[in-house]
Amino acid sequence: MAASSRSGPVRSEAARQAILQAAVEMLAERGYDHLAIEGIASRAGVGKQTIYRWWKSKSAIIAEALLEGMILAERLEVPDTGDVRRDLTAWLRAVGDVLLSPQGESLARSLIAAATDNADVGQRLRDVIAGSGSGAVSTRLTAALGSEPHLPPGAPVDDISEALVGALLLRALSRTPLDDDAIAALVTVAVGPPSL
Amino acid sequence: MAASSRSGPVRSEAARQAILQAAVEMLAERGYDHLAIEGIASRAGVGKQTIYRWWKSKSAIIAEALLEGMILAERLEVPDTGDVRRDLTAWLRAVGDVLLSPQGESLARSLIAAATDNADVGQRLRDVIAGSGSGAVSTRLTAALGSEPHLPPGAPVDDISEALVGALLLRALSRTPLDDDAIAALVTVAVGPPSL
Amino acid sequence: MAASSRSGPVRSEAARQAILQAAVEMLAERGYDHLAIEGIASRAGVGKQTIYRWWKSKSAIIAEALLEGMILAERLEVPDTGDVRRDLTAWLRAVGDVLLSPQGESLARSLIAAATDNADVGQRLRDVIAGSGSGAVSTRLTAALGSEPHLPPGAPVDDISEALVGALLLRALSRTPLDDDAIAALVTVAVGPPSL
Amino acid sequence: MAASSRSGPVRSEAARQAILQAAVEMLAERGYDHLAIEGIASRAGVGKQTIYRWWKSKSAIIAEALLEGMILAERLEVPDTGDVRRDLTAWLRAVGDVLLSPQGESLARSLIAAATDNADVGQRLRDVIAGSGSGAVSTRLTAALGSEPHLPPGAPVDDISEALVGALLLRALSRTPLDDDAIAALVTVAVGPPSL
DNA sequence: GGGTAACCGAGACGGTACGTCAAGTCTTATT
DNA sequence: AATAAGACTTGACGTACCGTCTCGGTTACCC
Repeated sequence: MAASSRSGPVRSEAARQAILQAAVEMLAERGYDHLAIEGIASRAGVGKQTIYRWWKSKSAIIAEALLEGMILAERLEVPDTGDVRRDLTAWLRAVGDVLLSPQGESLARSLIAAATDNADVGQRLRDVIAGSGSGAVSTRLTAALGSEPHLPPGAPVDDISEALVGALLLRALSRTPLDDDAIAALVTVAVGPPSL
Repeated sequence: MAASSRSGPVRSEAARQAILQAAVEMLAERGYDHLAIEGIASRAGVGKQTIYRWWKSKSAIIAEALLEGMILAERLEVPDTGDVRRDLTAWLRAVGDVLLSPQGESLARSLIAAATDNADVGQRLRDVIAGSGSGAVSTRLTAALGSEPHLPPGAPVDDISEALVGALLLRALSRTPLDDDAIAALVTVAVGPPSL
Repeated sequence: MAASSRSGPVRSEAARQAILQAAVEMLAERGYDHLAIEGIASRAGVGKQTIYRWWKSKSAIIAEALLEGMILAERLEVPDTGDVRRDLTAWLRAVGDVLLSPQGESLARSLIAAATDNADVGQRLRDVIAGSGSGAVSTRLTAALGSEPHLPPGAPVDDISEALVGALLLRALSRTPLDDDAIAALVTVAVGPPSL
Repeated sequence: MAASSRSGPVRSEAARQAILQAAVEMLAERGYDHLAIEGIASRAGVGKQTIYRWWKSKSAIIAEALLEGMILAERLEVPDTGDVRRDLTAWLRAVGDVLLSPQGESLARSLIAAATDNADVGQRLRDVIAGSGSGAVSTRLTAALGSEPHLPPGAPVDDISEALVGALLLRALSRTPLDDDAIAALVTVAVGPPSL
């Protein structure tokens, strides 16, 4: 049975982990450009060839790290207190604060830069934040369908999430801080104006 | 008066134009990374020092070209037929089509990458598209205030525009094409559900 | 008795032959540098370790191939018509022609390069050509002792051969072709000026 | 007049010297293979590109150093006491001693290796030693024409020199030391047997 | 109208990183 | 135990650009 196949040593999991780890650390420290394959290799204690054997580019490494949850793991979950409006506000506040910090801003732009030359990174970035996992905006909005006049059953929650996240992205790119007015406005865009 | 002083020749406008021109062309041809100062200099028939004398980085060149209207000049104007819903739909369709073409997609990502390491580019990108000039989304929405139930006077048109443009950016990054359903959904996000 | 012992398969003669064969072919095709152990292994259908187990370096492989007569096998035999002068002339002519051809020249330099980092190759090169086998210069000169005034019994035939071969070597290194004058001169060096 | 030509900075003589110097030192220390362009660059305090800009290969650097007299400068001059036989013997003795020392042997083989992949090195090696400058074998033999029965006017001194030097090369390649018998034999090859 | 200062093109320089090749060692499964 | 396969670290290759720095030549203003 088992078609079997080849002999020889098997891919080293230790090397793989060390590479992802080193990449994530250096991404945070120095930003996406200035992130060098040689640097990752040397920090991970690994030969360059081992990186090139398994990944096509540095953006592919970032994509995999993202997939493994080594970046943006959990900080960005949307809370669920039953009150969508308040939850969205709190989440936007949290995200806005992260974007205000130098590291947060830098990380955000690094991820965007990575997405720029790797479709997977863009895809995953969108999935992780706007997507459908627990804690994602889309999920939270789905739960709130029907509870607000502007959010009737059938409302396009995915697209609303996308618009919300897109707005944050644009803020990050233009270095415009997210103040309370902007947050209120975005909540309005998502779920309609506050009742009275 | 003329506090000035200084002798010597004045900045060569011809060189400046040649540099911007070369940068714009090569940006379109080869993408933001792979855009090299040396390449721009040689294509423009200019010494490297002439570039470094006047710009701090290649992203600054792109920023200036953007400001001069040498990129994204006019294609992206929002029409005004009196019917916001129809106008937005048409505009999103047009933008979506641009993003579908290889050059359009590449240019979009190149600009995002440029924005990634230059605040001005991000700022101008936001202004040009979402901003307040004639043909910008925000302007069109302002004109429509009051004409739709979801767009009462005082609605946060700037933030709505931002969300719309952000959604497009996110699509560009994740290489998700903009189909008719998505367009309809985005219009709903912006100006509310179609009346019956 | 049969001290022996040891289980497991024994050195594979097939592998050994395949390796030597592959090495000789690739030496001729691509030259000594550009001759890679990995290339030999893959052409021979053999694991790298099998090569490293039995040889210390690629020059050792060449040395062994040389010993096996897989290189320079026979082309370079000195004829024996009874007339040393004529025989030497013919042989030098033949060698000179080989050195003129691209493959011949390349092979010669490859062997010199191999000799450069392996004493055995140097030794064998000297033995094979200048040495004492049948067809070697030294042997031919020994047979001619006494037949020429400059070649009395007791003449240092080994050293004369060495000088002759060395001259060829120097020609190969300096890419100086061996013309008829040079051949005549070398014959004079070896066996004295033509009578008359 | 003077057609002139281009502007711009001029080749740095300091860099050129540093590179040749570093190359010569490392050649002596580590041998021709193991001589790395990167090593030369770093020892010379120079960018790699500066080397590649002016030389095609490491053997070309060695060729130039040889031409500049930075290698084999003077040690190998043939003395001239009036007695060819004695002079050649002394010179062969000196060369033989150099070849016996580890550095000398290694240097000799390094030069041969360099000649192996660069025609100029081979050419210059031949010229410097066998050639026609003062102190060269050929020159010495020319001076001795007529003074020995085996060295009549018109004897092919260039070819004799070549044979002598070639014999030394062959000794170097095969790691055969040059003993007194061999020296005597070579002198015999060159100028005939000792008179009684 | 001679000085002098800033411009311009060209491009050499010391560097960093790229992506590739091969070396020699080690590991696995197979024979 | 020897093999074919091939992953591993290391180190060098030759190339592309970086940003800085000369060069020689050319304006334009200022005495």
